[in-house]
Amino acid sequence: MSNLRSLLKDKFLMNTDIRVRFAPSNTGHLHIGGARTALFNWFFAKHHEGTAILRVEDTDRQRSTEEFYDAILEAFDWLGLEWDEGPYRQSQRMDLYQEAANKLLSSGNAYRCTCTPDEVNEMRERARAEGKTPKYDGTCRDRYDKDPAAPFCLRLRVPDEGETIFNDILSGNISFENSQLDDMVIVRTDGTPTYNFCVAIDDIDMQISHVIRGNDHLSNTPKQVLVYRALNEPTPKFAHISMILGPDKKRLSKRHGADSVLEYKERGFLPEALINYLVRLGWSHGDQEIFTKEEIIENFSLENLNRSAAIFNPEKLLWLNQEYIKSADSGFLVESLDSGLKDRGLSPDQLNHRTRMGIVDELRTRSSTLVDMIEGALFFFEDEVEWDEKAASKFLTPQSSRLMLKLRNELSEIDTFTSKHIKSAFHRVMDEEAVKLGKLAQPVRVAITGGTISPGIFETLSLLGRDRSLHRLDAALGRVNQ
RNA sequence: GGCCCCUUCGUCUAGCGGUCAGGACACCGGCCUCUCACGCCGGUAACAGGGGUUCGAGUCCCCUAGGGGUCACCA
Repeated sequence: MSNLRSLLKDKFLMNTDIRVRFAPSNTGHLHIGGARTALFNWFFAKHHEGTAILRVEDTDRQRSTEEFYDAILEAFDWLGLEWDEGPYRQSQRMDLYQEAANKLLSSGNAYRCTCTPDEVNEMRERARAEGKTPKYDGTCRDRYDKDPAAPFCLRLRVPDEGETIFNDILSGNISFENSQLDDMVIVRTDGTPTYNFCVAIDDIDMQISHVIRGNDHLSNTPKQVLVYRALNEPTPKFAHISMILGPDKKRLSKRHGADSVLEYKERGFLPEALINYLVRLGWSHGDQEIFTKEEIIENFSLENLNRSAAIFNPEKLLWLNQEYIKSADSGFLVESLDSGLKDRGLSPDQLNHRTRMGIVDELRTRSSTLVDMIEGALFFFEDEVEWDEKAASKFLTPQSSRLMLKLRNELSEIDTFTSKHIKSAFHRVMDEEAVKLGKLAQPVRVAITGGTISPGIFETLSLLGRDRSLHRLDAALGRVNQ
């Protein structure tokens, strides 16, 4: 390929390729707000057949940890989001920032500042006291008497007047008075680059076409735009999406119980449900509530994003999760059940795979989460049921024990223990004793499950199997006769 | 406080000048029913307020109020 052609191709790619990045810092887990931002980036890229990039901003040496780095990747792995590029790490790109800083220094867009943090704070205090915007006053801008031996940081020279305007896809033109901005530090005294600087440099270097991020970054944007301008680089398109708020309309935090993505995994949510819920917070496609990943990719667009903040609603997430559980593959549910049982020290193999398929199929309409499902299935796998006292004293009575004994004998006669045959057995007892099903079913339910809640009694008995059913009935009868 | 963003049922939202303001979650009834669910049917509930523009504003403009965000040698 000739130089000219490769140049043209680069030009072409630069203008038409959609390249987005999600840039978390590894100072904490991937929380659901971050996940939603990641999702919007990812779906936008996929919709346009562009490139989704993961870039970890790990320049905070105090708070960044490898544990969080791994946890973030694990969260994406669980969500099933694969990144086309990355993870890049800012900590490994220091040369790039250094080079850019030198460029700005030699072009005069940046300068050395020897003011100490204390002095700068004083300036801010003073300005605040005078009712002005607290900012660095530019003391070192054009100073020639700086002590060459004094430690220094690098600041960006920001115009005193005029305004910095950029276009936001969601909000239109947004302008900031330059007088509101100060000469921000781009390289610290210790030589490390700062956030707003790295972001701009990376976005330039990675040829990011669209910056999609939370609108808590809106006021950072002019600072970054100024870096672009100083470097004579075209700015990407911006889309500042609304944030997720807690029920008290405050910024989502640990207090709201809605934190890390992996925690949702632990609580028994399906990644598809979480994705669906998060994407629908701020984005919609007509009246549709449930979307496959493919449907989101097909229909996603930034134009359909809502500008206002959304309040996180756990109930709706729960509903969606159940919807996904209701239509989940039985094999998958059995796997979840099995691992949940093992975690609780129970052996899934007590009942064969076919039976476990039956169990999850009975439980899927009764479970908002996989944890609910597992807990609802425990009685099938425990050796002895522990009767709930309240339920037992109400239903395991001498009156009901007579019925249960009859039923026990009927059940022991059945050769294939299917729900159909079990049902017949129940009816024989009901007819003989002239009682309604409820009179018999509820005591039996307590006897074999320990409580008053379970799938249909015929199905439950059938799934439990004859031997174990009879054993539990006997145990319950024993209790009554004590 | 300065600056910036936002404002349709309790919540998520549809609406892109003319709609009985639609859907979903939640809630409340009813049906189904062996418990719990599921399912089905029905119901309550919103354009923050005030000015304009227009024959006509949830939709366009302005003001007010409220909410949020942000003001570091953190990210």
